[in-house]
Amino acid sequence: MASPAPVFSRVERVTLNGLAYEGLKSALLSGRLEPGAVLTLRQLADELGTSMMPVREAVSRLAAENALAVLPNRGIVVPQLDSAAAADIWDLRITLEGDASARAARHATTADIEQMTTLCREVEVAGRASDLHGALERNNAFQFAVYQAARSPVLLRLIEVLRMQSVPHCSAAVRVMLAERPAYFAQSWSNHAALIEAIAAHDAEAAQGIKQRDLEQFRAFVESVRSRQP
Amino acid sequence: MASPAPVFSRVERVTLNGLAYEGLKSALLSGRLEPGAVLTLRQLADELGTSMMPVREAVSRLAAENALAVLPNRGIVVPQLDSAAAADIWDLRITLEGDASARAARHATTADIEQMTTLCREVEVAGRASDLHGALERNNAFQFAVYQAARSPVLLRLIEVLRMQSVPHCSAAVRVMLAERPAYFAQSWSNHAALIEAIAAHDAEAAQGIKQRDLEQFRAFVESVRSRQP
DNA sequence: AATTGACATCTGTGATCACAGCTACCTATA
DNA sequence: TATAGGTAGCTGTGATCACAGATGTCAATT
Repeated sequence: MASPAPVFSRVERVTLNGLAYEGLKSALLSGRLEPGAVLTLRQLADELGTSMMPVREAVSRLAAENALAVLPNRGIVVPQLDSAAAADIWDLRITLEGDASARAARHATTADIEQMTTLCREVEVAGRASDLHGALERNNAFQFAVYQAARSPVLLRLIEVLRMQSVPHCSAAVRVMLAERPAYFAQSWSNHAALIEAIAAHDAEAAQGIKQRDLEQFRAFVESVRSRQP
Repeated sequence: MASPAPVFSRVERVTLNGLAYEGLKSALLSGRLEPGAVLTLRQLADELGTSMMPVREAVSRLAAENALAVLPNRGIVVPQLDSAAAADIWDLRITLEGDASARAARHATTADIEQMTTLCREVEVAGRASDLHGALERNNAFQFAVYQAARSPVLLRLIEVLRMQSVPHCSAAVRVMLAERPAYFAQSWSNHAALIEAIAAHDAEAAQGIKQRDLEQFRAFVESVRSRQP
C-alpha cells in the first residue's frame, strides 16, 4: 500500500524560463500586481538578472492564459476586467473551486486535514497579530491545501489559471477590506473552520456548499467596493 | 440595443508566434498528432518557414498547458496519459462541457441554433458519404458551436485546454471507430439532434444531461478500445 | 494660439549564434 | 562474444543583435 521507499526525490530540471514563470505567477496569485500595471520585458529581465529571452517565454505563457496582456509595442499590462469578463470568471471559480472542495472532502487524508488545520490556525494567529499581509498569504496557502487534497492536478491547474485572472481584479477590494473591515476576516475564519469540518467528515456536498457560499460572499464584497469607487 | 454599426472590423496583430500556436493547437484538437509523436523545434520551424524563435514560444505555451511535453535535450513529445491522468481529464471534461451545454441552452440565439442545425446536418451528410475524416471535422465544429453559444470565453478556453490533452489520447479509439464501428457514429447523430432540441427549448438541465451521457458513452468506448489493445 | 508634422525613443518580435546536456553509435578491451 | 568507455551528433536553452511599429515630445507652420 505504501510506495516502495523513495530514497531519492526525482531531480527536476530548472530553467530560467520556468523560474520567470513561477515568479510572475506568484506575484499575480498573491495580489502583488495591480490591474493596469505596465511591465516591460527588459525591466523584468533586469530584475531577474537574465536576458529577455526567458522572460518573454514566461510572459508569452501568461498572455496565452489571459493573465497578462501584451500591447504590441507598448509593454505588458495586467488586464483590467470589464464586468462581463469578471462575472464570467467568478461563475467558473465558484463552479470549479466548489467542485474541488467536494473532491477534497472525498479524498482528503488525515495528513491533509492536519495541514489544513495548521494553516487555518496560522491565518488566525497572523490576523490577531494584525499581520494582515501574512494572514492573506496563509489564507491563500490554506485554500490551495484544500484544492491539493482534491487529488486532481488538472483541476488544480485550472483553478490557478482562473485565479491569476481574478486576483488582481480583487486586489483593490482586498486593500479596502484590510484597512476598513478586518471584521470580515473573522467571518472567513469561521467559514474555513466549517469547511475543514465538512472535509474531515467526508461530506462532499456540505464542503461544496460552504466554499461556494464563501466565494459568493467575497464576490459580493468585491463588487460592492468596485461600485463604490469606480 | 444593437451595436452602433461596426463599419470596420478591428485589425488584429498577427505574429508568427501566434500562427505557430494556432497551427499546433489545431493539429492537436483535430487528432492529427498521436501520443508519443516526437517533434523538434527545428523541424517545426522548417515546416513553418520561420526560425526556431516563434515555434519555441508556441511550444512553451502548449507545454504549460500540458498539451505537449518537453524532453530536456531530446525533443518535444505529445504526452501519453496514464489511466489516472486520463480519468482526471475525463471527469473535468464531463463537468465543463456539460456546464457549457447548459449555458448554451440558456443563452443560445436563433442564429446559434441555426448554425448548430446546419453543422449537424453536414456531419450526417459527410457520414453517409463515408467521408469519415470530414465528418469528424464537422463534428468538432458542431460541438464548438454549442460551446460558443454558452457565451463564456473563459469556459470555452478551458474546454480547449482540456481537449488538447484529451483528443490525442482518444485518437486510436477514433481510428478503430471509423474502421469497425461506423454505427457508433449514427448514435452520436441522434445525441446531437436531441442536444439541439434541448437547447432550442432552453432546457438547460436536459442539455447538460444529454451532453454528459454522450461523453460518458464515448469515454467508455475509448477505454474499452484501450483495454483491448494496450 | 492651435494644429500638424517629423523625429527620438521606447517597445515587442524575429533571427542568429554559442553552449551544455543527453543519446546512440561505435570501438577497444577483457 | 559481451561489455565498458568515449565520441560525434543531435537536442532545447539562453544571449545578443537587428528591426519595424507605436507613442509622445517639440518645433514649424498656418
